[in-house]
Amino acid sequence: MSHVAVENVHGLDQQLAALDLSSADVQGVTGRRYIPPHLRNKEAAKNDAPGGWDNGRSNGFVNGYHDGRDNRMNGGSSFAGRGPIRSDRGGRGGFRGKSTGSYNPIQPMQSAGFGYDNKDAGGWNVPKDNAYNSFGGRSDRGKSSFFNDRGSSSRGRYERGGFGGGGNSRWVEECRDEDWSKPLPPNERLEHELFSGSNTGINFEKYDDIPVEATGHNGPQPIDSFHDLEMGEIIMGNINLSRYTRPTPVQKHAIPIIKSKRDLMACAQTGSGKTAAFLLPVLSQIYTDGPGEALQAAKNSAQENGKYGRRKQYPISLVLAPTRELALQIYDEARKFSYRSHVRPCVVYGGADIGQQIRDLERGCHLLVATPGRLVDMMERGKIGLDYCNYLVLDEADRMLDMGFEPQIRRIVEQDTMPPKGLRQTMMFSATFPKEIQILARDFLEDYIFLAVGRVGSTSENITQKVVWVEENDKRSFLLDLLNATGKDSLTLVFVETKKGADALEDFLYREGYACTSIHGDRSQRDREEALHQFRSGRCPILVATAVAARGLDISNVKHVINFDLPSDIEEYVHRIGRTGRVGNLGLATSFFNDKNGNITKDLLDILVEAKQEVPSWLESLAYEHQHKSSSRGRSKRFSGGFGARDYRQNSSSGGGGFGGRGGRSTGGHGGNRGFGGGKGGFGNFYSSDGYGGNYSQVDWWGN
DNA sequence: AAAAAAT
Repeated sequence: MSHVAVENVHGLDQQLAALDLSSADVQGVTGRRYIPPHLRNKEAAKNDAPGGWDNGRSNGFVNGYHDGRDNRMNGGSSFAGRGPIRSDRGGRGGFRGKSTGSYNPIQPMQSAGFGYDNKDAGGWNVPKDNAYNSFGGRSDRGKSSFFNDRGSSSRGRYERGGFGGGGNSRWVEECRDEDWSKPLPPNERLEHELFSGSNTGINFEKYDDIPVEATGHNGPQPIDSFHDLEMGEIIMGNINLSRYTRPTPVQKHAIPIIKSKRDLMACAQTGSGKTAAFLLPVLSQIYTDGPGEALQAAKNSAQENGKYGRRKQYPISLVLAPTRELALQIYDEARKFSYRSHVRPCVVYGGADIGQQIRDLERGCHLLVATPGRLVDMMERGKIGLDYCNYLVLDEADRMLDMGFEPQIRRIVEQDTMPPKGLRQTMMFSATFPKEIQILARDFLEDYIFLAVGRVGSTSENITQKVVWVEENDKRSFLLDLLNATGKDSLTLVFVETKKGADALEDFLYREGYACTSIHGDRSQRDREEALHQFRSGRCPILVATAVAARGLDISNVKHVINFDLPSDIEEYVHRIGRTGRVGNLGLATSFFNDKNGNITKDLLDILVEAKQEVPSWLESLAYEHQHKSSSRGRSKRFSGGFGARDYRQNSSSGGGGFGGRGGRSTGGHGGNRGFGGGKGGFGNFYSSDGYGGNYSQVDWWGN
């Protein structure tokens, strides 16, 4: 089976060939299941003994919408037909509220009026006109001007109201007696805004080859279809509207784990469908359980402070993310999956008007997406109470530590009113699993299940990786050649190492007549969002970016990632090229390499080999030389430390045993290892603080 | 010698 290359990739190939670079046929990994190194030694054992985690699902739910829905009425989170999945872990059964008084959903009275009883034809899928007719007068209310003008202006997102209609001030009262598992009436305008915008037609089939490994006891079976377990009609409806056909590998594993109320540590990157992997089950659970005590708390707060018009909000779920853009992105997903529900998602992050964010919070907040600094601020202002936060998600946890957020995170999780671990449910996601993350997992998670998802980015055959030797002085003209070879309307992301460099390059490209924009940390939040929007929409198909855009951002249709400056850290490289070739699309990543990049030679070579990419011979020999200069060079930090093995496997002290194989940098041994909390940037530094020393005095990197 | 993030 040959991969149909995107046209501009061909064009680029020709260009590269003209530049005397060898051609870029995707090396055939077709048919063969890719196994990353850390899983390889496990593979033999696993292959023919699919007893535990990998066995196939029995059928029965292929068209299971009806079955699933009917089952829901029996209450609870049923893993229909799968037998018991709950472990006998003491103290964690049932609802995770702070007290025993779990929410009792009142039998829905309105369902007939909403017309859901005969939505066999797909109540969420019927043409919009029909949907509206059947809802009669209610739709008028839904259509009123609540959800206007979001998306075009960056202010818009604060303008939306609650779903309950009427007025925001009455939001809490209105839903007092409602069954949160029942969908609210549709709203055509909002539906269009949420679901028609970005291209969510995703080809998940491409991802079946990504290996996933789960460890931890009594984990539930993975699912094979969204219908395999009951998530309720609101979630199913929104899955349909999002045009999600099948779960991605992370979702297959994470959804049942979260649904069964287990804590989770997942090594996976955005782009693997991670966001939905936690949003779907968490929201589903909230819809099933209802607001619980959070509702009453919010009402009390409103009454106590009513005369000041201030209320403290008690989100049921909190999602922490490292960057503002990522927080926004998660928030946007949350809006989709909370469409037609009682749950009102909010987002808070720095750089934006805090007053506006406070006003938005005061309209009700059940799911909060936040960057750590701003959230602490909100807590100190008494706007947010975490007393009833039953679901905590740390997204891109390694990145958050990298950025020095650990004090804020611990402040939020441990030194405030958040329910302790075991009472709340905690999910951590991280691309890597170094020691620092393991410690955080130990402190925040209770009896967790560990999920290792093979890297989507670099190892994907969807991405063709090119490394070309370009001297500093030639970079600009070479870049122009590449851009000219690229189709005019395909998106190109150009990474540089410094903010100054980003400005300069954008300037240069602009003067050369290219429609481009840039994003970096010195630009205002407004400008950053504007740039991202211009890029996404294709108005500026070239985006010059620093590390701020490397991770997490899900920009669909990026055809080409260019590392104008290579990063000094292979993790960063992996994240960067992961911006292309996302979920089912083909992508191309071109990196400019010269003698300033010696520090990344070996790791880059490994990545190329791993991904079965063409390796330039000069790179090979450079890496060879390099290896002999500093022999005991370890592999990257990702998954080092034995992959959490110490948490599950008889405490074997073999450290890197299991699939840790070559890892182990983070376990120290080098004097320069600043370790946990010692250096200014957490573990971001120790990776580069090893013994290169004088060999690279000229080198442009920051390890020493 | 960077970038990111609360003000």
